[in-house]
Amino acid sequence: MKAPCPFSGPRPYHHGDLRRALLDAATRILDRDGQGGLSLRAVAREAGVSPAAPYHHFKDKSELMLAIAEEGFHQLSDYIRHTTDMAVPPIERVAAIGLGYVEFAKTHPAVYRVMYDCSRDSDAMPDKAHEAEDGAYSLLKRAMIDMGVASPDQETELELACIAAWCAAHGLAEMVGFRQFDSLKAAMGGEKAFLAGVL
Amino acid sequence: MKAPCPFSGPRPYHHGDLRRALLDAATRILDRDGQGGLSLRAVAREAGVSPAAPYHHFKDKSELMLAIAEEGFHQLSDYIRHTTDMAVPPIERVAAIGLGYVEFAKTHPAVYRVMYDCSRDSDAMPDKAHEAEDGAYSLLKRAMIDMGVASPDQETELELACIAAWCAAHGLAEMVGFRQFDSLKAAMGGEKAFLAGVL
DNA sequence: TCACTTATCTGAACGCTGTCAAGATGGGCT
DNA sequence: AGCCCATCTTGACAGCGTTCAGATAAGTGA
Repeated sequence: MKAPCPFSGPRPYHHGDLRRALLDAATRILDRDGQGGLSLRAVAREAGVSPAAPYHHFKDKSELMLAIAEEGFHQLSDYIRHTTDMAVPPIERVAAIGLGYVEFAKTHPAVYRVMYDCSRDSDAMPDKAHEAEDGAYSLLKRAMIDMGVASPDQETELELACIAAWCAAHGLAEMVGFRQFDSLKAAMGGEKAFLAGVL
Repeated sequence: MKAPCPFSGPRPYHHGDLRRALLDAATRILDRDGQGGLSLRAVAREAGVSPAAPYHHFKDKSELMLAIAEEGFHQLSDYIRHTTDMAVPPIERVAAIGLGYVEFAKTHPAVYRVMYDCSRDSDAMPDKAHEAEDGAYSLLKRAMIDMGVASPDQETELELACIAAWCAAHGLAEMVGFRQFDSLKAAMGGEKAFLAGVL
């Protein structure tokens, strides 16, 4: 038998918690090699198990993706919370949310991409993933209410404002890495100024 | 020998214009089966040639994608031009551009996705594809100038306004199909009102 | 007209992928 | 102890991108 994991004695279980290990391996691969490097076999390889092992924890490759997306949305919420905690005035808070959003997408572009590949057909998304998505969204909604764009009973207008902001943030998040903007960023003296200008 | 194409006698050339046929087959597959159904082999199958035939017209699968993206950007320009021709006042024209943009993305979602998968690393994009992309962008820029958001010599401010608009349009274009918005659309009495509200 | 060159297309092969069925392994319960 | 069942491995299948040797036919110069 091959040595199990370099740290510690024999694995406590068959593997311990392979599901967790697979998710970690997947995000590691996404951050390192991008979306193109993410295959079920590669994930299994990275976790040190056989290519068929993941099928005892995920029905599909798509179910792995869904799980990654769910964790991604939770992490996105953390990013947003982290950048908004200290900015108390609601007007600045909305901008800070956008900044946190973009910051996350820039730090984990491949994970972000997986998240939205999953959101695209929300029918396939399990409730847990939807909740994770809603968690991040509700942060924006709360800030919007505090900002006074619409009172909570003007449901439609409020929702519209949130969606407009969310779409803008998503578009910027996807495009912030484009080389097409490099010269403009340089002219403005850095990406930070660029982002502030767009938002 | 198998019958070549149902219409007309024997193929004039080895195939006639396989490059054209492959691009048509690819967009047909994208519109029919989505991005997941697009494989080089499927394209070759759809065009009625062997799996290796495309390699005499495209170095790579990615080069096929690039060619599709290039045509997509041209088609996007047409969509924008088509929806803006009659709306003369600049303020309405900018909104009309956004509407045409979203309209295109909604009609050909998979093609749109390929376009932005290519834009993502613009280093790999050949000049022709960049020109096609710029063509659509310049339509927006012109409308922005006419609208008076910035004079042509305020290069930085103008560019920022254009990019902000482009990002918002991109975000909306990607998310307009989300089921998450279905209830809101229904509450507003249709997608048209929804789009007008967001823009 | 005929040979020669060149572009185009086919067939078979490589390693990779997602997925599945059958068998091995070993922890937890009676 | 003995059994059960979740877990993991092995081996297989079709489909993918890609390459390469060979077939085919259009264009070219004599």
